[in-house]
Amino acid sequence: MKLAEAKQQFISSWGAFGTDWGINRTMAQIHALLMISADPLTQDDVMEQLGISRGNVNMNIRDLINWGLVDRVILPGERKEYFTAEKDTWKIATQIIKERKKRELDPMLKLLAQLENIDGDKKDKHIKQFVDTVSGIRKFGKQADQLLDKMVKADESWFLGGLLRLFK
Amino acid sequence: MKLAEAKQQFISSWGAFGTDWGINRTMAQIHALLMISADPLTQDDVMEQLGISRGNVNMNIRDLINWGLVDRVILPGERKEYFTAEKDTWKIATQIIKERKKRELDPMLKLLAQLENIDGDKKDKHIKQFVDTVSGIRKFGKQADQLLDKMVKADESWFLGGLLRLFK
DNA sequence: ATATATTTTCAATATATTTTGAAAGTTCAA
DNA sequence: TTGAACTTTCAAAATATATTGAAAATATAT
Repeated sequence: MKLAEAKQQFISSWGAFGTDWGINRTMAQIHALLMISADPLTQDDVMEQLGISRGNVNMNIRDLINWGLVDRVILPGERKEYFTAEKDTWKIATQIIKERKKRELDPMLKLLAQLENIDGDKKDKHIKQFVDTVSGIRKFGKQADQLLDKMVKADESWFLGGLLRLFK
Repeated sequence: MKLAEAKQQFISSWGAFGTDWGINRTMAQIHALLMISADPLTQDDVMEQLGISRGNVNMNIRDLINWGLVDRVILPGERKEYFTAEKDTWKIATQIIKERKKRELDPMLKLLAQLENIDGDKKDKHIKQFVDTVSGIRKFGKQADQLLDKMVKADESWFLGGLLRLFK
């Protein structure tokens, strides 16, 4: 397969994949493009290669920077800003985990803790079902939270080593 | 906090949470409602409690059934169908993992494997960056895939005891 | 300072997704 | 069978989300 064709396929699939996981298609595509590009790109490069507008590129790159997945690069003697993506998969994964945990999981766990304090008879069937469901989700969430925390702090070789033992 | 209020909060938050993860708000809300309901509900119950149309309820419940998260229940001597959700958090989580893996991760890994076969000089900077990125993602994905497989086949105590210890 | 290159903003527009509701389809008891 | 109860479908409408592009803001060279 030719490089150009493979690039197109990767970008397009990464965009679709992102959509399944609540990430907007264009942002995922820009991320894909930057990951597979050997050198940093300008906004114009991205506009041209993905066929999207300047405003769109600008907004989504800004978002990617907020996610910690893309960095601004200033080349000496150049007026334009360049952008580059982290290329190490482990770092990308842990960065995404870190951010999603902070933005989504942590607030959800906080809310669930509050919802367990219900007025009334804990033996009442309806109260019991509610409290049991919420506390079940919260307990699972807390375990996941701890596991993800450890993952984020670990390095890849340690993660792979652990998995090797697991599958011996 | 009153039960009714807590239910509302839970349903609303679960809907928002779902949205972050590529699940439509209504489907997540119906799932939430069924999880916290002690008894099976009819389509009309769901319509009334969430204030949504019959068609919407019907479609989303059908989807939840396809995800393996909700079951049809026929009560003897009743014309109407009732619906109930799995209440065990571990089972819910592994079911979701199983489905998403099958629908999303597995096809992505298959594609990535193909994209590694690029014509041309593997020492060329651009080809190298592409192949390295794709293979890095694929390797990580394969590890995740194996770990998730193991999780799906295991029971909850394995997760609580064995896996977490691994990451100490 | 001024002109020019570059980035950012955001209201308008376009696109995609979700929801509705009524009609068609199905089931089942009599 | 018939018809009442119930479920499913799907085109149209509503809503939500993403995109554009030109103007405003900002940065830099001369």
